[in-house]
Amino acid sequence: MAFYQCSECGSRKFSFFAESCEAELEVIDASKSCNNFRKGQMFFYEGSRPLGLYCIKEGKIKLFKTGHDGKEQIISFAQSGDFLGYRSLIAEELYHSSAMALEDTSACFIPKENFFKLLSENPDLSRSMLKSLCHDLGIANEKIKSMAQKSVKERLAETLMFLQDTFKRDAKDENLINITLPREDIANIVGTATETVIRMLTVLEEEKLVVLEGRKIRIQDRKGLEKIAQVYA
Amino acid sequence: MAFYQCSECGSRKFSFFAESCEAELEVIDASKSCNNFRKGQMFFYEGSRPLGLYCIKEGKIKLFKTGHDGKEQIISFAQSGDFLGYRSLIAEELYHSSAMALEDTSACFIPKENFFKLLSENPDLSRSMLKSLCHDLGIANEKIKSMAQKSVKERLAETLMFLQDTFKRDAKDENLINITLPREDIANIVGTATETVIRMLTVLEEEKLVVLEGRKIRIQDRKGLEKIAQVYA
DNA sequence: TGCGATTTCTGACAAAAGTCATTTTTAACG
DNA sequence: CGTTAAAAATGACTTTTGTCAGAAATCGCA
Repeated sequence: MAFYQCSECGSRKFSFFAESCEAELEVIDASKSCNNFRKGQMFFYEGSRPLGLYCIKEGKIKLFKTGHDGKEQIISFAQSGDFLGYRSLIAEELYHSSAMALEDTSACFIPKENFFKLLSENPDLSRSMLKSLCHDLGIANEKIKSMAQKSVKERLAETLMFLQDTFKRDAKDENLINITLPREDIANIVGTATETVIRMLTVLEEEKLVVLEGRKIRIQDRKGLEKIAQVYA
Repeated sequence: MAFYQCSECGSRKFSFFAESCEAELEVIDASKSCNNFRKGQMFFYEGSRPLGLYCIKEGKIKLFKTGHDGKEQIISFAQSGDFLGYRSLIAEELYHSSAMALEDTSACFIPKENFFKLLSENPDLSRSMLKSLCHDLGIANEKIKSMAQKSVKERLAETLMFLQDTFKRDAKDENLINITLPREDIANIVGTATETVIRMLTVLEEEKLVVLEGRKIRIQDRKGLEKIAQVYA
């Protein structure tokens, strides 16, 4: 297995280690291991015990919960520069969700003892994680409101914009959503049935807001989607 | 306005200041102000700028977001010992929700500069807030799954247990939910219409799981509620 | 304690979304 | 580049939940 130094990592600038000094990067290098995950491979499962966290170098991951009937609810995504699995680790809980690679991914694993040491010795890291968590909690609360108050069509419009924004980083065509998800996964973000997503996508296409290009989705009228997502006639 | 010292405050043991030393409590005392809020009074509104945070001495508060049609979504509650309004403060964002006193409340206000100073000088405070936020984010994600996958009846059962647990602290009768909310507020937690909550409460009463005593709700069969909340037949 | 306003409750109906079955299309892979 | 399994699309129907209107009960307060 190859080893990638933090100081050389192109994804570091997107991570919590963006501002870390050389000395700290060396400490991280000394404790971490680098791993590759194939598309479909699991990072961890709901209910298991966190032993550390992953920092994503390259690739895309979905985080999801499994309902009593086996239906997934996708909670978030991780990509280059993101930390993965730190929420449960810091909360000192078992994993509340599972993580699966959506494409071939390389990631570095930092054992929990080393991570907690970093955290206690680096107030800036602690502060930036605190800030990020507060932001994420705000996002989660907003999603709760959406789930409670918005129609499937509104939530789908929201989700398409979310996907466009989240994965625009290295998109060749910024209007083409830069991740390919099966309709079922989209349904598991929106919180609805797969057939309903398919029907609503057809409606959005008829309304000239998106173009369906096989499994890829092109955002044709972002303003129109925003209008739908906020206020429903 | 009266002034309450942290060292004398009976709610401190429930707060992030539970482990603070005398010296730190004096620093807090020196910067804070104590305020009383009448039932129905607002702490802050969605969209306004946080200037500090409140630490609740006594009382109950609801935190909610307002949808485009004016419908509220209740996000959480705060009671004695809880911090209020720190999520947006730390995220350096405008408030994402509004806070209203559900009963007469007394609370201490800590200006943001003083709070951030405390945070930077006290790694234990920082660490315990980090942990608490990670826990809360887990709860929020679980709620997203519930909203997406569970029926109103299941979510109502969850909500009743949540209310029982959350406000059991000084309950005289542990099976009587120790907060009185109008049906509309319950609907705004569950994420449904008021009439639907009313109907479902009737169903739960017919099934001998709860007893409706005017506006108060008695949990008669907690195990039965748990069964409904998790797996739906 | 009684009045008025608010809240709760009930019924009838409408709308949204889910389910199941089937056909069509796509893309993964040899 | 063709085969085949998987995914997407469509249709018919059911279920759940929301909406609106009106009646009954309750609560706050004078």
